[in-house]
Amino acid sequence: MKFEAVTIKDIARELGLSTSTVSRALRDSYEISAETKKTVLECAKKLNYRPNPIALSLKEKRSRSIAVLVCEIANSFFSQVINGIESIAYNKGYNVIISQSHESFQREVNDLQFLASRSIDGLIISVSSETENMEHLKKLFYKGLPIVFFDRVSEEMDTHLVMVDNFNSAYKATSHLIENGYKTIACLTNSAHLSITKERIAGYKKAIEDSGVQVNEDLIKYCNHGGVHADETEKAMNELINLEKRPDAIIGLSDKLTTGALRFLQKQGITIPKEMGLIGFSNGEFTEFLNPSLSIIRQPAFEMGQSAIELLLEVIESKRPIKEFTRKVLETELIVRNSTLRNH
Amino acid sequence: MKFEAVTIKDIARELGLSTSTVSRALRDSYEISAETKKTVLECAKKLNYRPNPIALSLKEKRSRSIAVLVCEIANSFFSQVINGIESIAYNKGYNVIISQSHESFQREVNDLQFLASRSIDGLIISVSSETENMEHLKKLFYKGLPIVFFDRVSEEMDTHLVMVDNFNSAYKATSHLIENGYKTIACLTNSAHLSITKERIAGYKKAIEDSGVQVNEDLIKYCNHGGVHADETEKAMNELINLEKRPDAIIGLSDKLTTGALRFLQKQGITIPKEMGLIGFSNGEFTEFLNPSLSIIRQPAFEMGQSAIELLLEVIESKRPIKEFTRKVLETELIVRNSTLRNH
DNA sequence: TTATTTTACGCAATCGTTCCCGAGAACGAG
DNA sequence: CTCGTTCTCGGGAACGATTGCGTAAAATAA
Repeated sequence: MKFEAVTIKDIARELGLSTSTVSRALRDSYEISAETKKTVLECAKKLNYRPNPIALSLKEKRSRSIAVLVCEIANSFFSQVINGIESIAYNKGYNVIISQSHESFQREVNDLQFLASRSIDGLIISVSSETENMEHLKKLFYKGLPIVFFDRVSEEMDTHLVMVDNFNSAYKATSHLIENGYKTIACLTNSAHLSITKERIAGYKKAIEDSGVQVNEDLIKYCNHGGVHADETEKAMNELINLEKRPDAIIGLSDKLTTGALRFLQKQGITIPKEMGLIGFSNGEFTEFLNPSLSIIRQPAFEMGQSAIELLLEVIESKRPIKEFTRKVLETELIVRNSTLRNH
Repeated sequence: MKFEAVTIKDIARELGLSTSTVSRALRDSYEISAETKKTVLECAKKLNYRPNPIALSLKEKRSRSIAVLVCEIANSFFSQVINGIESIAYNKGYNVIISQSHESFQREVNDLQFLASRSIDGLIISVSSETENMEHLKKLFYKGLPIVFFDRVSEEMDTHLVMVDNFNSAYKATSHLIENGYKTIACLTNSAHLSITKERIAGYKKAIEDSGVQVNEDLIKYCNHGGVHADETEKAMNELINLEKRPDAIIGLSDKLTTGALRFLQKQGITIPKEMGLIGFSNGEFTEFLNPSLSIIRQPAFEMGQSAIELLLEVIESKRPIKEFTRKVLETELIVRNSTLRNH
């Protein structure tokens, strides 16, 4: 059952040296003779010696592992982000530890406490849709845990942020609907307090206003659990289609909501894009092949993951405390397809 | 930068006790007076003491973290499996460390060496499509690392396996095509040496034979990288449609291949299900809404992950070496939709 | 009162590694 | 021949926690 690992002591015993000498020889210290180094290195190779990372962690007070906390792994956007994170972490010799909040604040707090007690060197997080209070994160942050936020960020701490231009993305998508003749544009969104919600809603509203129409708050439906439960989206959609003035287009402000809306419309037999236009944020792989093909706002998820881990490692590996924090804003891509082209 | 953690020494100093007393008090040892226990517990709470898991790992020679090695995270099947793994690992106090092979044997070997040197307690793996030789895994296994295989398994080691009934799944899917009038059924599959390939191909062939037709090997296209590169699938598909006797149905024996085939057919303007029927293994979220809706074989990915971690933890936490290994075979679900219904 | 047991705690080793010191040997300079 | 360097290497503490063993004081028994 035990992984009988070769230690530095084994080498020392084998060669009749002290552990300090072996340790130094392996680290190529100047105070060890070339000859001794050679024999130690050979012996280490022979015995297939691997330094024990746990012992190192104990000494160096770093574990070379970073935690990623997202609401859900099985979501294209997040798994693509994790992919980006892992791609760089791996090359730098870091482990990536994954945790999911399932959009629950309590779970997020628990996860975090657990992760923190596991001595991680840093954290990359997109908060849950229930998370309004940031005390749990602040506590860790001010204790010295490097944190990088992405997607759903908090500006309450002075740290790196990675996100997309949410305002502009929503603005573009809404404008696109308007340009294509849609008049009453409803909006399915996440909890009101999330950064992405605020920014995206602002973009949506601005586009409506810029078209000379007044914003109707009834057309904005907040799904406080981001659509993890299908009934949440269904309820919101039901309210929308039963409005005295039924909207003729929907914009989904996050992945799950967009596809939730699609699912609902299909079930109800409401034709897209004729009776209802549909566009939304999505990083799903097959939006192109959906029926109808879905117009989307695609986020550069992989790049977001890469940026996040790069910024995090910069903090972790910097000798002196970092004072300048970057707020990285990436561009999204508006991909127009059939679900918003009523006149074709 | 440092996470100034409270140690047992701080408590000892604060209370004028020895570290052993504090340690024992925290572990509720019988040889500590109730009074001392109380003060220690209070002090620990006051200082917000958390045991250092690294120090514990060093003593106990276990890290309470398990590694998961898959070819790709950003793949619905695998992210669902990881979801299942994480759901149970979390409750048992284990960390999940993720790594990706990207279908590369070399990368798999590297990942594994890296993970092993990070003192993991166990490994859950689905090998890369390039992996034929299992020596790298055997080496770790015989050194005492508990391993559970899932999906793409190897029977060369005496350990737990988690998979689906691949033979039967392919048989059912192929039979379904036959029943729906398809005569020339081609097959897009992964590397020939993978367990899933062998079993699924066997099921496919058996179904063909049972229908009284002779198997034509030209109709079986092996994609040695599982379709991670789009051109691989395209090449295979091109060969298939240029066959003197063009097939009238395709069965994709893995997620990426199924959707790759769909993508190809759409691009070529070959209508589904009329000119070409299409069915395949897929755990994608939106196969239902594809155009046309896709008939699929769905694997119980979440449950597979749960089974895998349960079996792994059983091995890890067992006192005595386990001799009996289970070979868990789960059932798949055949979901018939429009892509295989020519006559509707 | 004395002997014996129980209670309640401290000392020190241990896990694998690093690193500060100290120290012997060799060597050249004077 | 002696002194100061330089080159090599070993001893031992430290990281944070657990644990076997030893022991003083208190409690009990004789």
